[in-house]
Amino acid sequence: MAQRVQGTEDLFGGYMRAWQRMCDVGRELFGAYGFDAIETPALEQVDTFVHGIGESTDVVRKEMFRVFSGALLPEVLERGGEGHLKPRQRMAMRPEGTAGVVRAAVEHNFVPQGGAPVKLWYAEAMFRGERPQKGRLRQFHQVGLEWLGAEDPAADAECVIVLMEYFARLGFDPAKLRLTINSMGDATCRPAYRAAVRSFILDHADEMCDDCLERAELNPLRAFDCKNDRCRAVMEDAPKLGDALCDDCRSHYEQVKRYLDAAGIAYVEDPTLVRGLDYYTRTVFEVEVEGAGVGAIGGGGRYDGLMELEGGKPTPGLGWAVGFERIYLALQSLGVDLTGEGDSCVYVACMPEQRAAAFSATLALRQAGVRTEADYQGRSLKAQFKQANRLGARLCVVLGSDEVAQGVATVRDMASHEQVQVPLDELAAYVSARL
RNA sequence: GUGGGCGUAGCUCAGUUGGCAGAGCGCUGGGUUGUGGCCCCGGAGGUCGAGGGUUCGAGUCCCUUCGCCCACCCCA
Repeated sequence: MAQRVQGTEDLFGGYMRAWQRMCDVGRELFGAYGFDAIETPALEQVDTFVHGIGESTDVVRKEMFRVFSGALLPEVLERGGEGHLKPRQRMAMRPEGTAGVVRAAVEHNFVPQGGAPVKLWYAEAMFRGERPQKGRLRQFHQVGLEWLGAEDPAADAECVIVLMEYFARLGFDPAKLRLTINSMGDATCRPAYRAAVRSFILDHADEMCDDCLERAELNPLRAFDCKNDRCRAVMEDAPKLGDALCDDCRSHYEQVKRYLDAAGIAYVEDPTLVRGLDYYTRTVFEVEVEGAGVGAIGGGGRYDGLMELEGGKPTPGLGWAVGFERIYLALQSLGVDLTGEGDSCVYVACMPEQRAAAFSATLALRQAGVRTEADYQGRSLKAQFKQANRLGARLCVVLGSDEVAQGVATVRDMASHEQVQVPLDELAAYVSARL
C-alpha cells in the first residue's frame, strides 16, 4: 500500500478545521494591526536560506531538504554534490518563513529607501529533515508575520502584543503561557560579546561537553541553551549579554520593556535566550505553554541585518512564527477544542419511489445555500434517520408518497421531534429561515 | 546521527508453555407495514506490516526488512 512520506501528515476532518481556524483568526487579528497576507514559494534558492538563516545553524547545515530536477539529479550524484551547479539550480524547500518573505521584499523593493514600513503575514508549510517526534514534523505549518522598515521599539512591543493576543484568541489562558524575552545586541556590540563567550568556553574546555566546544567555534551563544547540567553550571558565570550591550541596544531594550509594561504584558527576562537562527539582533522572544510538553509554540525577534544579507538596502525588520501542530497539541492538553463543529446540515430522507422528488428538493436546498445531505445507498428510512443523526443534521426533510401526492414535505426538527408540513415550493425558504 | 518502544478488524487494543484469530467501540440488518439517539437480537469485516527460516503446526521462536511512536540534538 502506498504511504505518506516520513514525518508528514494529512490534514483532514477536525485537524483541517483547526488549521483553517488558525488562519481565519490570524487573518482577522493581523488585519487589524495592518498586516497583509503574502505567500512565497515553498522552493527557494539555497543561498536565500544560507545567507539569511546562517551557515552555522543546524537548520542550514543538517535540516534543509535540497531539491533538484530529475534531469539534474544524476549529474549531482555523479559529481558527488551540488557545488558545481549554478546558484539558481541549487534549491531547497523552505525550513522557515522569514528568509523567503525578506527575499521577496528585496526583490520587489517593498520598502524603498525612506519608505513606509511594510507588514506581511503568512500561513504556510515548512520543511525540515529532522527525526519526527511529538510536535515535530518534517512538513509542518507555521503562521507568522514580518514587519519590515520599522526601527521603533514600539514595533517590537506591538509584535509581542499581537502574538499574545493571537494566542488568547486561539483559546489559550494567558496565565498558562510563559513569555521570555532578551536582547541579543547588534553589529556594534555582539561580535565582541561573541568573542568573549568563545574564549570563556575555551577557558573552561575541560568542564564542557563536546557539543559546547563545537558551539564555541560555530555559535558560542548557543552554549547557553545546552541541556547538560555541568555546562549550565559553567555558563552561569559566563559573561552576560545584558552587560555587554552597547548604549543603543540597551536603550532600545529598555524601551521595549517599557512598552510591554504599559500594555500589561507579563514577561520573564531570560539573558540566556538565544534564537537558533543567525539573523536575529536585539529583541528576541519565545512563548512556551506550561505542562504541554511540546516545546516552544512560538518565537521571533528583530533582524535588522537580514535585508542586507539578502542583498537589499539596510532595513530594520522583525517578526515571529508560531507552529500549528504544536499549538494544536498544546490546546488539546489544556482541554481547548480548536476543531470546531462541522457545519450544521439538513438531511433529505425519502422512500425509494420518491427518489426523484428528493433529488429535486436536495438540489433546491443546496442552491439556496443550505448544506444538504441525502441517501445514495438506497437504505431504509430508519437507516436514513440514523445517518441524519450521525451527521448532526438539525432538520430532516421527509419525502414519502403522502407528501409528494400533496406537494409538500415533512420537516422534522431532530432535537424537538416536531414535524411540520411545508409546500415543496416553499421548502428552501422555510429551511433557510429555520437554520 | 544516537537510544528506547510498538506494528493483530475501520478505531483502541487482548491473544497463556507454539495448537481452529478475539473483545470493546464503530459499521450493517432486524426488533418498529414511513422516523434517529437508549435497549435487545443477528451479520459483515483480518495477506496478524512485509520477506525468509525453525517446526507436524508460528500472531507467538529466530533472521532480514519496511513503517510508526517517544527521547536526545535543534527548533515552531
